[in-house]
Amino acid sequence: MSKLTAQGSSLISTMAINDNKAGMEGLNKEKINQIIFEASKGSKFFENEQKKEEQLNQKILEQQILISSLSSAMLFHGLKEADELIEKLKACQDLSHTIVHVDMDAFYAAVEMRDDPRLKDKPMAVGGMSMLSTSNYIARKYGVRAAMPGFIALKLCPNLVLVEPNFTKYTAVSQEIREIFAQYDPNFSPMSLDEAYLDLTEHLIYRRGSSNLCRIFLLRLKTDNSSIVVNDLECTCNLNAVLRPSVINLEELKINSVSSENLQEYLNSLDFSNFNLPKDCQVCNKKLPPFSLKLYDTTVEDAVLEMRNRIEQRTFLTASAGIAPNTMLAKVCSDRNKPNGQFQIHPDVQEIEEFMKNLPIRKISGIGKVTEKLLGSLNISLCSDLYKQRALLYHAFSSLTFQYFMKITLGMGSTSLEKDEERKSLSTERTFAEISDPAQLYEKCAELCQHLAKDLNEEQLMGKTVSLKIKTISFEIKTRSHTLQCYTNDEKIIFNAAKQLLKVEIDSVKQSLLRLRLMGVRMSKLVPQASNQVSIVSLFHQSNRLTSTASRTNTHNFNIQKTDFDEKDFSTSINILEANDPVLESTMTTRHSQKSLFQKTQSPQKKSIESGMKNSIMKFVSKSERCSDKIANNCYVESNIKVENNNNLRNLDCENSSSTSLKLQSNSKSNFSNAAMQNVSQATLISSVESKQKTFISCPVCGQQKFDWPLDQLNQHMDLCLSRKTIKTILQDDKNSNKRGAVQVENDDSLPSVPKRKKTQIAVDSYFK
DNA sequence: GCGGATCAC
DNA sequence: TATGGTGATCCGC
Ligand SMILES: Nc1ccn([C@H]2C[C@H](O)[C@@H](COP(=O)(O)OP(=O)(O)OP(=O)(O)O)O2)c(=O)n1
Ligand SMILES: [Mg+2]
Repeated sequence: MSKLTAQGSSLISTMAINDNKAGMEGLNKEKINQIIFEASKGSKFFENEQKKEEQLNQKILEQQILISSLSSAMLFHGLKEADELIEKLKACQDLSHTIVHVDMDAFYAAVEMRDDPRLKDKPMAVGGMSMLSTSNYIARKYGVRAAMPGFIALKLCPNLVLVEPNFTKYTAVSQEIREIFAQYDPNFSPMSLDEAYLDLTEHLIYRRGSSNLCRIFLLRLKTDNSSIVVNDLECTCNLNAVLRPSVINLEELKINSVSSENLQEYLNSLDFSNFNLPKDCQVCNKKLPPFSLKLYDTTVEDAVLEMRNRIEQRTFLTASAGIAPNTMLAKVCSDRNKPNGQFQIHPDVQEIEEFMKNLPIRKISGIGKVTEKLLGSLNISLCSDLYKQRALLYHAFSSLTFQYFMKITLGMGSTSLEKDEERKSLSTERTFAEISDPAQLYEKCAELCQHLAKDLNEEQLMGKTVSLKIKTISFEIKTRSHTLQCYTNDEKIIFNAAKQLLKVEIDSVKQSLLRLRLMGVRMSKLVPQASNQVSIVSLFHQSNRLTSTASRTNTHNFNIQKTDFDEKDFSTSINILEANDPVLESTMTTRHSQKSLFQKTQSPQKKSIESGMKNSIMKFVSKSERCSDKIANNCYVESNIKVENNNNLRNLDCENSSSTSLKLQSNSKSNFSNAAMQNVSQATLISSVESKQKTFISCPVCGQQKFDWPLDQLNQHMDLCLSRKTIKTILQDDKNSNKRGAVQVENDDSLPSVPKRKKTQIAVDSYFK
């Protein structure tokens, strides 16, 4: 009899070890896959993966049928279309930008190793028995990587040390590296805590005219060429902040008398013990460590090396970087010499072509396992194959995806970084031990809604569409959504909607139980809470009672008795809503939210994310292996940004580059009923400039409903808001309720329009460029 | 507009 | 024993 093996037909391609990551070259894939297979087979998870695999194979089959049905005339047409597109693309290829992608090495793992040096020479991973966030490079040799369950990782590598994640630390490091990024490109685009795109084009222009002094930075002396070794007695602050100013302002440092060619040699010959420098750090009072000075050239390579070294000096962590004329290439390059390396593709068509020729498509951001397999069935595995098969691709994929593929094969990508975009959704989800009892399911749902409502308030957002996500114990995922008539941030209204979506699912499995392992709630169609504007309604409220609310619930269905979905009640009533006092939490907010890099040059899919898992339930393994942080937090968090700025290349107030760029409404033909109203509304308009692409006008009366142009609906809505009945209802409602804040009008016959159109807006910034 | 799928990190 | 969380986009209805 034959034993099932990973090589047999039962191997799940999408489950096999993924060696696409840095540090995973040339490992024993066969053995690893066999272990993964043995550990997984028979599980619910595995069975679901098998199901997905079959689905994918079916899709491939259909694709093959479609392809084989193509006549030669159609193929010729595809070829012609492809070639025309390629000509057009080539014509607008832009090699004038210098884009850099910076990515920290084994980020979470590196932070944990930094803070517990005993981990440095051991295979380790961050996460728990259920799931790993990432692993260090030693562990990667065993096939241990991100998104792998810890218990399987331990089978691959029995000596693996698991460390639970510390998100506060990762966020703090992220802030530090972003401060450095900002000095090279104030408009840098963070993709996650540990990586960002930068456009160095402008910096390089500046850099070429800068003095040598601006390009000298401190390096701690390393005993070997691995990581910086810290001594308990020595200062661990950022030397380029606490000491560099003193050094480069030294009288004795007469670098102007030295030629650029000999300057580095001269710097090496200096003995700083002879100079008048502080012996102790002025921030932490510890002894300052020995250092050397390094001069960086005006080239990109040196600019990026300088940036990476400054990151390492500041965080004791290494970064890798890619330099190229566009984001797509820069991303690939940053992986090329990982860890602690960099790689450049020069702005040269031939060099790009040469690079793309043998590049596996899987290396391109946006092409994942599934697309790889799909393309594989068309004999495409390298980027150059995309060109060879362009006629097929034209027919087999959508126009957008086809264009994406053609850009890839030409080595084209985004040449500009998008500004901060407003978020489009906010969600929370949790995996748990099986729940099938409806009452418990509703309770879980309520918890999630409470969590979501809190997050919405912290972000000062309201939303209109509530989505419920469920994953059964067999890993089948479903989402169900409902769009409300009003924007809301009210936990109860959210729960009401989610509850009913859940009920439908519970009821749909007749005669049996809905058995879940995960539930999630998402809010989308978001608009900002217009909290900072004085609404006429709030004046009524204030005159009616003393308490005024800032971040309380903003939805208020005060007048329309809608028989709407969100108002229906449930027999399955649960008492979870009584203990819902909003708890104030001090939250660490990242000032840069991720940005999407979407351009016509970018993947038709995926954009950006902050790392999840923050709330993931992870258990300690080897607690005893861990030791307390040796390095005082203060030293790491210490930014000293002013000091660093004064002597640096750029001025940067860009720290808080959530850049409050004012937008002007280019065509504001308003239709307000009187001049006074117009004034109110203009104020409202100014307060709603946070949206780059969309401008909403809040109702100047209730301050809650948002309107897009044209303003007919606003006018109509305001009539209702100002009606005596409405005002009466507000006052009445205030008597009845002691915890409502602003008011939301619901107009049932003319629904407040969901903003659809994008208005052309002009950023004031752009006038000052 | 909705739901499933894919992708990134 | 055990296979995450958050956000975004695209495709086909
Ligand atoms: N599926 C994933 C992938 C990543 N991360 C987290 C942990 C990583 O440390 C961090 C950065 O992701 P990277 O893809 O950049 O991976 P690393 O930085 O860990 O390794 P490297 O960049 O050296 O390949 O995001 C995660 O939680 N889940
Ligand atoms: Mg990384």
